[in-house]
Amino acid sequence: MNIDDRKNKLKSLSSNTWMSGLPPEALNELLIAARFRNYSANQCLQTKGELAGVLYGVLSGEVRISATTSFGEEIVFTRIHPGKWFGEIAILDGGVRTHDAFTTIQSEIAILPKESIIKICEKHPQAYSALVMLLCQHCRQAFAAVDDFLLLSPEQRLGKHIITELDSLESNRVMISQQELGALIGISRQSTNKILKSWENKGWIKRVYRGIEIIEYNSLRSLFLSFEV
Amino acid sequence: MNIDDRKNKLKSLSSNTWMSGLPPEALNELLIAARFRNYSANQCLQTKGELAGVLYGVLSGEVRISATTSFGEEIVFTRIHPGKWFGEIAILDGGVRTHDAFTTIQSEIAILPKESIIKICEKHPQAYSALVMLLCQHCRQAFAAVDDFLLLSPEQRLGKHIITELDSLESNRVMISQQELGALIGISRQSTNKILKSWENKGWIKRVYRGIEIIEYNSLRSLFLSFEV
DNA sequence: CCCAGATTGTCAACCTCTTTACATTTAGAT
DNA sequence: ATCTAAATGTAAAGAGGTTGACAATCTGGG
Repeated sequence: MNIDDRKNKLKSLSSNTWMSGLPPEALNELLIAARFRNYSANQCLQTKGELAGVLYGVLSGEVRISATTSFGEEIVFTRIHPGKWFGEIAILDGGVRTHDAFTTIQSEIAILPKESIIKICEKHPQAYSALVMLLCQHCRQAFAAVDDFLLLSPEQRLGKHIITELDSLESNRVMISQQELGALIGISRQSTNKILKSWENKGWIKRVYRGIEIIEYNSLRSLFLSFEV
Repeated sequence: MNIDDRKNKLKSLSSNTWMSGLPPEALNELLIAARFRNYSANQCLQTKGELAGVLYGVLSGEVRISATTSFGEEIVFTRIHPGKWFGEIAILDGGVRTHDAFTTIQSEIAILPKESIIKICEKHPQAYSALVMLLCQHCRQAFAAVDDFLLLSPEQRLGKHIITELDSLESNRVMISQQELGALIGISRQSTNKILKSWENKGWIKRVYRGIEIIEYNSLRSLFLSFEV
């Protein structure tokens, strides 16, 4: 792969993320250290409990951050969309992975080895700070998720989750099965279906196969906005 | 306040926390920079949304991390016990406070101004890393809390929360009202009462006024252990 | 084009938790 | 010692979500 290819790939990962905080030299070093790999759907990137060797960036496709109970049931913690990085916590504290990670569809993933990150961070303290900023983002997201469970109704959580994914995707549709959508906010597939149907009746959304098209963004938003803590 | 007083105070805050990771010189500088303040019950330390000026350490007493909805309802995110620090996220990313913080009882609090922290971190990179480790701990706790909402029943969440506080307190009793205990895991006071009563009937705990004494630690633990993700 | 598997639509029964209500107990203040 | 506010005990009614079941629909692959 030539240097221009690498530059283009990383450019799509440097908007709105920790990479935008890096000094140019550090970026260049990352450019060289990064590996790129294509995964088909449902490939495992990492497993909960294992020691961390790499940081991941999603170039295209989608990654599901999840965990499996001892009874084989899978819970879905969150989904990572193109342009976003994940896996920094185990890099930063030397601990184990908090969750499993699987591609949900065919995806191209950027992989930064821990050793390269450490080397670059030692040379460029700003790179370390940038990684900490990424951790802070994820921490704030997790804090907000806990607050939402304590405060919002299932319908409000569903609305907020869709709006959040929408903002992150900068699109007007969210592609996800009702099963997985419910799993993300802790309700059943049937309840998810019922809520979506009621929104469609109000003209707020349009249901498509394995997805939702948003028509009335502000109506959805107003579901939870006034409850915001 | 003389230097020995300060040393003693900080010593009680340096077990099991980010401070234990600091180099001795950095500790000395913190020793000088730290302020100590006594709060009576229900005093406000910080408010959600405000810019952060300080890092807090609980010497004695207890701090409630919470948020208030626009309708005046209060949700309780977590409780901070002696020996623990909090407030690092807004220091590290320059953002606003994620929650309100109130003392619940008379408490002595260590206060580290942001400027001192920045100065020390610039001089001692290890100090910065130590602070990041604290953030990592809190991030992992928040991740686990989200997983618990997705995975555990109210009874299991209640058990896990009590066990977690117990481990952090290194005590055999948790002092908290049933109202607040329920608020922490998202169930009503009456449901909390019913679950505690059933545990008392099994001989696992003893209810006291505003608190719980744990008798059968392992029975409580086994409630959720096998469901652990 | 057709089929298999995944996804969605829908309903009724069931269950859990909340809400409302009121009595009782406790700790701390005067 | 007495009073008061907070906390607890308890029960019935109701709301809301889950479960299980089955039919219908959709999509991608052969």
